[in-house]
Amino acid sequence: MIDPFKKITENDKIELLKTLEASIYDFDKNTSILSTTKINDSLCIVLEGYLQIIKTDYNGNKTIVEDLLQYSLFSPSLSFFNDDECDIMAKEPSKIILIDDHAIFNPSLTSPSYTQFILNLLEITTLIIKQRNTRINILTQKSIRNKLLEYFNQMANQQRSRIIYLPFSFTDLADYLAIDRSAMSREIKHLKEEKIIDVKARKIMLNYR
Amino acid sequence: MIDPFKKITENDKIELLKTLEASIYDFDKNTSILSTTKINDSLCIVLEGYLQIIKTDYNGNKTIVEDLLQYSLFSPSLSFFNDDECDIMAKEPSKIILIDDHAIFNPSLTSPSYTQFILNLLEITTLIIKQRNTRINILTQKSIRNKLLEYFNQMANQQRSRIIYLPFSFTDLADYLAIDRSAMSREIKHLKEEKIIDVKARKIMLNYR
DNA sequence: TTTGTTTTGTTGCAAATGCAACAGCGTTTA
DNA sequence: TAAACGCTGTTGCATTTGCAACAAAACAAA
Repeated sequence: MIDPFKKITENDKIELLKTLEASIYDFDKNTSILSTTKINDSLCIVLEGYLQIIKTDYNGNKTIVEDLLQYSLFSPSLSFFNDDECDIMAKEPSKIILIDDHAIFNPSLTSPSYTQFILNLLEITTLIIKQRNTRINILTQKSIRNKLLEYFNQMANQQRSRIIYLPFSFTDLADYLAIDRSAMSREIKHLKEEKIIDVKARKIMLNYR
Repeated sequence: MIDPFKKITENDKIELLKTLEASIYDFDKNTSILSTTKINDSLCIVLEGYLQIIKTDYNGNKTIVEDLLQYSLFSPSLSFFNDDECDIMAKEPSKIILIDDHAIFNPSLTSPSYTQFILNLLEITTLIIKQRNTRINILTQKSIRNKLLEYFNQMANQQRSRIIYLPFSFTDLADYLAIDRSAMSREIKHLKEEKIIDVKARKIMLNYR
C-alpha cells in the first residue's frame, strides 16, 4: 500500500488537509459507515483500521467486494467501488479522511504538497489498475485448473519464488477466483496427485518452473 | 474517452509537451509498435488511429487484451496493461505520444497546465478503475445466464434504457464475458424462449425492469 | 456480380462445475 | 468447560459448460 501523503512533511500535510477542507472520522468496530456519513462526491482515505465493502444482491447474499486496510482509497463518485447496493462496515476501529472531489480536482492550487498529493494518488490508481488487470487475467481463464495455475503464476512472479504463500484462506481464494470452493478443493487434489504442485497449509510449491 | 489534454490551450499544450520531453510517433497499418519503439518506462497516449494489445499464450493462441482508440493510455511500467507476453499492433495508421514516467512524476513542475494534465490523468485512471470493476463484477458471476444478465444490467444503466445496443459483435461479447460463444448463443436462446429478453441483431430489449 | 471471410445459430457429447450435505478439526466465545 | 463458529476435505449427483463440427447468413472485397 502506498501512503497518499508520502513525500509530504507532517506540517505540509496539515496545511494541505486544511486547504482541501478534509474531515476526519472515527468508526467503532462493526459499525456501518454509510448509515452515519455522507461519502458521495468524496474521496475516502483509510488512515488506520480495517473495513470491508459488502455487496448484498437481490437474494440477500452478501459478498465481500473489497477489504480496506491502511491507505486504501474508496469513493463512489470516483468509482473505486461500484454500486449503490454496497455498504461499508468497519471490522476494526477505523479512522478515515474525507476529501470533497471538487477540492481535489482544483487546478488553481499550486503548492508543491498539493502536486505531490495528486501524483501520489495517480501512482495509487495506477497500481489499482494493475491489480484489477491481474484479477481479470485470472477470471478470464475458462477452467478452474487454469484459474489456479494463472493465480499461482502471478503470485510466483510477485513473490519471486516457485514457493508461494497464500495471503488468505482457501475459502477466500475460491471467492477471489469466483469458483465453488469444493470444486476448487477437488482440482487442487488433482494437481497434487499429478505432482504439479505440493501443498502444505498455505504454502504451495510449484513443481514446474 | 477523456482527452488527457482537456482544459489546456493549444499553446500551453505545446509548451507542456516540450517540458515533458514528449516524443510523437507515427505507425502504419499492421505494424508492431514494440518491434521498433522502446516504450518501457513511458506513458503512451493514442492521439489518433486504432491499435490492439495482443497477448500470445504458451499455446500460441492470440487474444485481444484491449482495443486502443483515441485518447487511450497504455504503459508497461504504469501497468495499464500487463505482461511481457503482449505485443501492440496498429490496426489503422496511428499517432502516439510517448512521455517518460520520470517526466510525469516530477513534483517540482508548477505550471497550471502541468497540474491540469496530471489531474486529467487522475480522472482517466479513475475511470479505468470503474471499467475494470464493472468487468470484474460480471466475470465473478458463476453462470453464463448471470453473466449475461449482469452485463445487460450494466449496459441498461449506462445507456439509461431497457433497450440496449451491443457495442460489438456477439463473438466479441463472448470474449468479453470469457465464455464459449456457442454456449452463450444457447443461453441467449433460452432467455428469448422464456421471454426475458428480445433480440434483434445487436438490439436487445429487457422485458424485466 | 462472384468469391472469400466473418459472424451466427445449432447440435451431440464428454467433461467440468456447482450445489448440498456432512464430518473432522482447530479456534473463539460465552 | 461447553458450545458455537469457521475452515477444510470429501462425495454423489444433476446441470452447465466447453468443444468440435457444420451450415446458413451477413458482410466485405475483388
